[in-house]
Amino acid sequence: MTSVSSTNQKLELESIDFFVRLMGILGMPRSVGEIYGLLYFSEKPLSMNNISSRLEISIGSASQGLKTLKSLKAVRSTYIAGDRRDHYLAETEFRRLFSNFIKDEIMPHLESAKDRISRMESSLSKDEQKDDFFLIRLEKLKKLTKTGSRLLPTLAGLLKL
Amino acid sequence: MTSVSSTNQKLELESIDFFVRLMGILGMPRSVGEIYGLLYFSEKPLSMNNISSRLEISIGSASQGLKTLKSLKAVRSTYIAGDRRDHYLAETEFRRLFSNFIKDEIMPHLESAKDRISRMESSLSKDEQKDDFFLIRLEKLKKLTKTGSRLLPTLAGLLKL
DNA sequence: TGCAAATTTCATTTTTTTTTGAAATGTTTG
DNA sequence: CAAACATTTCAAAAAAAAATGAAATTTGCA
Repeated sequence: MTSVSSTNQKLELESIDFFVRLMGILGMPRSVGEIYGLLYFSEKPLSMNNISSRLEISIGSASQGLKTLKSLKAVRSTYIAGDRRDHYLAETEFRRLFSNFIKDEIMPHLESAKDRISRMESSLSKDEQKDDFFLIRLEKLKKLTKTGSRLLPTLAGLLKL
Repeated sequence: MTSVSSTNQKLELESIDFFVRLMGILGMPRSVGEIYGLLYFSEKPLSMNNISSRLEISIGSASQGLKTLKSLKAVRSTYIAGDRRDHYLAETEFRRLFSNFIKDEIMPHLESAKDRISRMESSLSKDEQKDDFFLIRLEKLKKLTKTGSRLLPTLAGLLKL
């Protein structure tokens, strides 16, 4: 606790814990949460090596985790004069972060759901086409996907974070 | 395809596929999606044995999966005269379903996040308490959890499904 | 009440996911 | 250009999650 650049160990651990859980809810592996949690309270950009040694994870994990975070735009790399390594910073606009998550991880599922519902409709027998039970349930599925594809992309925009 | 109660195999498979993926997004195991997908297009309530044999999953899996679905109120059991077994029906109001999911699976995390943020605040050194970098980032986390706990429970209510 | 059927529980096995580590590839600069 | 460092990739190992199956418990009916 002497040098100017000493890190606040406790804060860092709580942050890592926080984001490991948050990313967990979003289905992301532990390492991704760890990396983001570390960067979130880091004033200076950190190199991949730095990240992997501070978190005691392999360099492969760090590379893979950073790749995921980059693809979500949750992290960006920064040039540091006189150092050829990439250095990473946390992107802290959660709004954009969630918006990218929804676009990358949820919307593709909703798209394919539409096709699946079409297949369901064309698989109905003559009898079933007259049976309210099936019609109502299919209608509900359609509404679900339609509401989903309308609401989710809007959602992130509503967030004032 | 002769008997009145013959099931539409294709519809059933698409439904199971649909809900396995949807539940997957919500972090639920395959078996939970399978069970719900099977029940969703079943006109008659199904017994646990029926479910487990139709899906070719173990009776233990069926029991565990139904327990999960019951706790989310995604499924309810029904009395069938002259049969002592429980019979299950899909609950198809997705609004309530999501609302229960949010309450059971998300809100507890948000609650504990608040405590974690308090701990972060109390771990700040004198210097850090004057450093905007830390203050701003903590503020963002607070906003995130506050917005989350305000928005998420409202969200399900907004859904007109 | 006692017994048989139904369901739950949970230790073990299987499957899936994540991490590791080392080889391959890419990049910078002396 | 080459050699030193940095990063990515990916097969194999480790860890985590889910499914099984059998024993324990519960339930309801004879």
